[in-house]
Amino acid sequence: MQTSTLSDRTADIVVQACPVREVLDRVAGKWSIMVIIAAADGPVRFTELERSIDGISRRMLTLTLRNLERDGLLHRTVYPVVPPRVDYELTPIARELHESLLSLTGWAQRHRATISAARTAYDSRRLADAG
Amino acid sequence: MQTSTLSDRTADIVVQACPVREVLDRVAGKWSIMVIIAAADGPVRFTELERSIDGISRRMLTLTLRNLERDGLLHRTVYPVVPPRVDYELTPIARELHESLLSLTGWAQRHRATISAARTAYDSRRLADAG
DNA sequence: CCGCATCCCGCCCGATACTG
DNA sequence: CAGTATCGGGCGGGATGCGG
Repeated sequence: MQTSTLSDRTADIVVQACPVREVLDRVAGKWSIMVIIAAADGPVRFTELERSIDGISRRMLTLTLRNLERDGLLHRTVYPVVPPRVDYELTPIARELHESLLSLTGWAQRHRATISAARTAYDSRRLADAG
Repeated sequence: MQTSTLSDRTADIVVQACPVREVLDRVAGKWSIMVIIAAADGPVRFTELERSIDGISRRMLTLTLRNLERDGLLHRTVYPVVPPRVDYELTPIARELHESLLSLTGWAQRHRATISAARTAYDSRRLADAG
């Protein structure tokens, strides 16, 4: 087990840093946002998350879930049955976050093409300057 | 100069990945969001950014500015004077992003204490289980 | 089905020194 | 003032294997 959790350096060391980053770092991991989105529609099981989030490893899913649970964004329910059944549900505070994320994803989808084009244009410019 | 820019692995390699992450990764760097917020009130000079963003190094400020410019989020203006004067301004698309970020920062500030408490509670629980 | 432990690589980013 | 070049550490995260 890694001794440090995802991105807690800033929050733990620089106490008087911008509170925005302090909290955003908790969600800045590669998979956190995807998990929150995937769990937004209701309780989901571990395997469901694993299948719905493309490319995530079992290890990273576990770590991400633990961190989100630790921050009070996910509620974990274990059913004492065989085979084991565990499901995860967004807490009210996480549902609020999901609303904010919708604003971001909307922006992302609206400007996806524009940004991509800007990158291409910038790169060919740089290439022209060099050549 | 590093050959690769901030967080372009996902976008460049896994093309058919979630468009949300593809774009969010462009803003997921440690300093990108801070720069966007710091530049939101109007054109700012390099040194102004350097002073207003606590803890940022000259190198990282430069890299972050270049990447944001590359993605069409910042407009860079160079004035041919001595001493050199350069300022940076959010593009319309970045101003939209800033609006979305306000939603996020609002959430962060509202739930800062709650999240911190949740962490502490979770950690002392884990500690009790171990001891 | 759900999860933890270990190994290891690659990139982010900080420190430092140098330029027009 | 506004950058650029180089070096190196540290951590995120992927691959793999084991346990309840």
